[in-house]
Amino acid sequence: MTKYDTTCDLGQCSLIGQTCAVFNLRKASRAVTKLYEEILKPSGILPTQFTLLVVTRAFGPVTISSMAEMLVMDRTTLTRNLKPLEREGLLRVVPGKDDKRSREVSPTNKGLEQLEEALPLWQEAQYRVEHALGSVRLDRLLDDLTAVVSAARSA
Amino acid sequence: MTKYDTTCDLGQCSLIGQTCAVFNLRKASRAVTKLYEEILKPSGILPTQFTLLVVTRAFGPVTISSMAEMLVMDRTTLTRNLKPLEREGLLRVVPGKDDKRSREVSPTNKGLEQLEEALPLWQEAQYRVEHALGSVRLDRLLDDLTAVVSAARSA
DNA sequence: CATATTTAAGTGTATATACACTTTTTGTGG
DNA sequence: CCACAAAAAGTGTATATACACTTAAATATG
Repeated sequence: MTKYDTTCDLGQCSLIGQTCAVFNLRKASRAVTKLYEEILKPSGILPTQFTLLVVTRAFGPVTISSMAEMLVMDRTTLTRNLKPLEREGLLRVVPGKDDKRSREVSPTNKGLEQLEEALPLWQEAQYRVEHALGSVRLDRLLDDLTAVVSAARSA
Repeated sequence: MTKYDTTCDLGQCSLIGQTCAVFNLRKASRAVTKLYEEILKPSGILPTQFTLLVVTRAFGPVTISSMAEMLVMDRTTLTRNLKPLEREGLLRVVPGKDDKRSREVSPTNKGLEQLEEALPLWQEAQYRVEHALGSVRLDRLLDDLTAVVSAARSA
């Protein structure tokens, strides 16, 4: 007898779709990402890129590591995700003044302009989700998502 | 005056982290995926691969398109995601009998063995999230995730 | 002060994701 | 039957994700 109930067998596979946390989170992530992508399309930036612009606008200049921590994103993932935005001249990444190991990320003027252009589109996407889901339920979901991040990180 | 309130300006960027649906979903997806990956590691399969094995075990043989619809995953994404499992001999993909355009996916014996090995690990991951989040809140989250998928698809 | 350790970041590799486009097969009207 | 539309799937390309490993700089330690 192990620590956990392992009586689950292959016959219960059809139930996993309703109960599996990681599957349902990833599925919802795909569905909602698709909606935001469609709506943000005229701005030319993808949902993740929008997020990076927002963070640098709010907290920049920020180091790669501190930014990764805020986003709950692996540092090396963030390094890669910054690349398209650097290439398009929307973000600037420069060596840190005090600590020469670090690199600091800031939005460029072009990045801020494009962010300003994207903001009403993001707002519309938010409204659509809020309208379709209900604002009470959306607030509850956002709250539970924050909680599950803490849960997963402490578990 | 547009249809939506576009008074949101760059100064509100610091609030977006708490309210943005797509950011919070993707963030939670990253955090929970990481946990499941760690726990599933001894089984040698990743969370997405576990999901694909479960679906084929429960509903196989299934065509690529029908499977993609169940998973709310782009068909071409699924095609690519099947590759590692085919390569490892855990899934079999064969041309459909009636319709020669289609291809049907089934688990192999090796796939079923590996799934059986992964199931108690998946169960443990579920327990850990349930314990850290609370079973009431987890059930509510799963329910809201299902709802937000419908919301995003209909919005 | 010299060395060892720790820390910030980048690279190689692999999976995950999806759009635009193409190929093959099925069905459908005439 | 034939041409055309619809459907199933694959490919090219690009972003997103993260682990293992490496490099370079800062800090601690003797």
